[in-house]
Parts: sequence; structure tokens; C-alpha cells
Amino acid sequence: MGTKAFNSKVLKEESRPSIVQRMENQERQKKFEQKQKEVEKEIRQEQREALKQGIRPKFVTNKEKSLRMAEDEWALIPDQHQRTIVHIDVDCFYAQVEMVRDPSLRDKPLGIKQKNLMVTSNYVARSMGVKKSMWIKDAVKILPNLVFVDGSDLTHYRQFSTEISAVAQSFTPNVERLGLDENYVDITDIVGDYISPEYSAIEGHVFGDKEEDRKVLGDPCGCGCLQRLTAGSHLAKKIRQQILETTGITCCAGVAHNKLLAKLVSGYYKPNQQTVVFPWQAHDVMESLKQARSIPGIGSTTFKILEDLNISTVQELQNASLSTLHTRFDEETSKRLKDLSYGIDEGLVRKSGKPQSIGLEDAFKKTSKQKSWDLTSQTHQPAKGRLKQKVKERKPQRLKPKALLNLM
DNA sequence: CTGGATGAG
DNA sequence: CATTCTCATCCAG
Repeated sequence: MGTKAFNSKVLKEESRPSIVQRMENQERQKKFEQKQKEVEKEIRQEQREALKQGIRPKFVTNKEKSLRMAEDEWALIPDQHQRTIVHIDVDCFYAQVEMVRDPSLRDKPLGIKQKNLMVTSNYVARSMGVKKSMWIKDAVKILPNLVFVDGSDLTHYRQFSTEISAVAQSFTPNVERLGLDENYVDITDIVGDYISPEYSAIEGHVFGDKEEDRKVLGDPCGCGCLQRLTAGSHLAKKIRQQILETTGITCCAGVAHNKLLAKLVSGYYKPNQQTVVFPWQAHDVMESLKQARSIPGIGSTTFKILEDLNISTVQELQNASLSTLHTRFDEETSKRLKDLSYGIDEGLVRKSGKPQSIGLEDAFKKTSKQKSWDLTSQTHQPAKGRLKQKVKERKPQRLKPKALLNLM
């Protein structure tokens, strides 16, 4: 799927793979096919053995074959870099919203509280030793003059959140919301417009931020990702600027060829900064994480199971054999875990559903039998209806890809 | 179709 | 006192 995701414009305008790269790719492909042959030979050998011993040879499925191939040579599996993804992460979201709503808070240490918990704080507070999230009493101990705003009512945060997403959506419809303060933007379709000499320098940070990473000399890949990601850094900057202009909110951005890396690097330089990472740096990014738990997609449950298998660092996960993982996870998950450990992520940016808001005053319109939303439909349901019913209505569960296209 | 698991914020 | 809640996705029953 990812392989055919680039559109014609990008194809036209991006530089073609260099000769060196084409050769490297051929080399890789050859190795891959070689491995394939080896595995098949192995299997035939095993079957012959079985026959010799009078045992009926077991049938080896293609799936099993690919699993075996991947076993030793995971890195040989081609990782494509056709997409360009931006992950946008708002700086201390709630605190910023409050500071925009009341500018007098700007230069004061500010904490947003919910119940007994300070859920976030502004950077003034953080510079004075207050952590992101703390118990109120602990925060006050550190900073007696900390100003608190109650953040139990999410209405304003939702409004700002949709505004921010709307800015991104004005660039491309391919925007996926993640919570209230994060957005994935797949800019593959529009990044071609920014590939030009005018944008040849990288905007913002490069992961690692060494001078050598900035130099355009040598293109380690040649598939065009260098140009696309460079252009992407300019687009990311533009999106961030626009967000700032229209909402007064600053944010960070990460630019990469997949969601995983974009998200991992977006917070690398904070606040109000951005970072691009190139495919050949994927290993460095992953190694910069110690625990496998800090990989998005590996939650507490999965991590516990990994620990059972004596796997807790990213590196241990990289080195874990598929068969080991397979003892506790299904095959797809096992592969997925290995992919993640190498910074490989084919996950698509999915257009998020309708403007979020779950407030009590909200009414819903739904089409009675259609599987897609149609806001022009007349059916009107008082929001009073059970939450559950609302949720059911607004998420027409698994949308067929076709229906998804109609969503915007 | 639905409830439980899982994960993110 | 690492809490509680909301939301999305996946899948087995």
C-alpha cells in the first residue's frame, strides 16, 4: 500500500534514484532472492529427510516461508521511503490555550489542574523546576506562587484543537488527529511543490543535529527521500507558522517517511521547534530509546509480555528471533514488533472523523442506513441520548476504504 | 454487531 | 496518590 502512495506529481518532480542507489537496490533485491532460494532449499532438504525417515513431509505454507526468511535477515526486507509525514505536537497544550485566552498569564508560572493533579504546566513554570505533571501539593511545594487554572472543562481545548487541525487540513485533507494536541499530516501529495532550489536547505533541526547530517553532499538513499524530507521540513515550518498566526499556539513538528519516526523525533527539540529525520538515521533514533516500552504501539501489556521473554530494550527486541516472539504473539504482531524496533512503520495516516466534541449540547445528525456520515441529513438526535449511542453513531465502525474517501 | 483488550493522550 | 477518563482500533464470539 505504501509503495503506491506517491502521486504522479511527486513522481515527476522528485529526483530519480541515482545510479548508485539503483545498484544498491538491485544488490538488496538479489540478496533477498538469494535468501528466498536458500529457505526453499532448506525446506526441500527437510522434506527429503522426512521422507527418508518414512515420515510424511509437512506442508510448508507461504506464510511460514516468509517468516523463516525474515528470521535472520530482517534488514533485507525492503523499506520504502515514498511518503512524507509530519507529526505536529502542540507545546503544553492546555497551558497555551489558557495563555492565549488570558495573555496576562504568559509570563507567570502556570499550572492547569484537574482534581488534585496538575496535568500540565507552561514553560515558565517548568523553568522553575515544576514538572510536566505533578500532584498539586508537590507543585505548590516547589513553587508557592504557581498560578492555577482549572482545566476540567475541555470545551475551549476542543475548539483550539479543531482549529489547529483545520489549519493542517487547509494544506491537505490527509490529517489524522491523535488526542487533542497531536496531528499526523501526510504531505506526500503536496511535498513536490516544495522541492526546489529555493528550499534546498533543511528547515529546523536534523535529528542528531550534527553538521554532517545537514550537508547535502552524498545522498545515502537516492530514492528521492532526501529531497522530499527537506521540502517537508519547509512545509512543516509553514504549517506551524500558519497555526501560530491563526490560533496563537506554538507547536513542534517531526518530519519523516513514516508515522513512527515522525512522532519519535517531533519532541526532540522543544518547545516551538522542529526536527527532520532521514531513513538512514532510523537506527540511531531507535537506539536513542532505551526501553522498548517507549516505542509508540508498545503499551504496558505488550511490554509485560516482552519482559517475560527477557526482552526490554529496543536492541533486545531487534535481536529477538521471530520464533521467540511467536511463542507469545501471533505472527502479524511478532513482525510488527520487529518492524517497530527497526523504525519501520507502514501505518497510514488516516483521515480523522468529524470535528470532535462530545459536549452535552451537541446534537447529532446521522443517516439512518448509510454507512457514511452525511451532515446534510435531517435526522436530528438530541445529545441527551446515551453516550454509548452517540459513540456508536459517530463511528460507523470499520469503514470500507471507499466510504473513507467520502469522509471529508 | 458487539464487548473486551489494547494503547494513546 | 502515576489517577481517571475519553477515544480509536482490532478481533473473537
